[in-house]
Amino acid sequence: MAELLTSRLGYLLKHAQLNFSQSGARALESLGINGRQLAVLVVLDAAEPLSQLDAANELGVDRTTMVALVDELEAKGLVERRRSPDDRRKNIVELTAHGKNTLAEGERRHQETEKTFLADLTPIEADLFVRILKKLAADAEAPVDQPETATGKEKKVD
Amino acid sequence: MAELLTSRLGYLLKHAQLNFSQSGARALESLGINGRQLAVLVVLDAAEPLSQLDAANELGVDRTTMVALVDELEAKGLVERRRSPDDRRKNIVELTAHGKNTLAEGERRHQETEKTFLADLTPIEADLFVRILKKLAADAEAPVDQPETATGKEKKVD
DNA sequence: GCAAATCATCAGTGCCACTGACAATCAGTC
DNA sequence: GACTGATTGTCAGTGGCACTGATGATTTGC
Repeated sequence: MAELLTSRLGYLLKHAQLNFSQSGARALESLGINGRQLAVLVVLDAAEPLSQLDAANELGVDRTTMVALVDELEAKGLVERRRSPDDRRKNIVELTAHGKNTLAEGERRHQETEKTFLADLTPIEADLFVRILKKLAADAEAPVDQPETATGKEKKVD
Repeated sequence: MAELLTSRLGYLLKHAQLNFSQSGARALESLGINGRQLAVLVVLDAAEPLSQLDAANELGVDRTTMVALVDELEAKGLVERRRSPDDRRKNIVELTAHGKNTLAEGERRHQETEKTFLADLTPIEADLFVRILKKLAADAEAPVDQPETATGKEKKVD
């Protein structure tokens, strides 16, 4: 692969993300979970017990996706579903002891991976990078104004 | 969605990428192409005509994926396949006139999108951000050493 | 001239995310 | 208390995307 695209933001973001998630996957491999599953454990390890929908919202996934995610974790014995006594439509999902241990070790490895990933940067650079990334990840809904339609600069091709 | 995951590198990269690609998609929508297709046009618009495999390598996608990509662009009349006279196993893929026009306008919008996306940053920040991103996107193959296995720190859970 | 490599293609698979439908349950209203 | 509408979890189906593996055509090396 050559240099043509390597200054495109989309390309860079995609491949940075790819690299990082692969590093994460490798680090978690021997724990028997992947990054998504670890993320689910993270959100479930809250003060208040969460329903599947709560967890899905926290994680930013669809509630139908959360079904499979919890299925997987339950099959591994990391979490348990139980009916909420307050609202019997809800599944309260809680970590098992095994789940808590896996979470702790997973988090340790996750932090190790982040550290390794940013190891080439100075602390100042790393900090700035994360700050910028937060900003860029945040304005999800903020509609980017489209100057071509807004200013009439849009060109018809052919 | 709350704050639990929003300092995780993986989460931030994923959502920054998502935001950007959505902005790009919106900007290109009325052109009838998406970001991937624009990227293909970019790599195909080279001095030397490229085969499908060349383009796939350039773009970092599988050769089987490139088949469909070229199919789409050919259906839109943006590129043309023709057999290479030098090596008749190869499909030379070239931009049509329509393809060139679409590429030019797409590139204009792409740059606009990048500018908008980085608009909140100072020029120095934007520059640093891109530089860092290039570094992180680059070391694709560089195997992350796994301290837990390398140093014997690995813990068994349960 | 023959075996091995290369290229484009296609079918199949897997992952991920979504939509739409359904049953169970809850909340509000009359 | 019964009815209506909303909420939650589940499942089936769909679509995008990327890959593997197989096939056929062609080229290359010996």
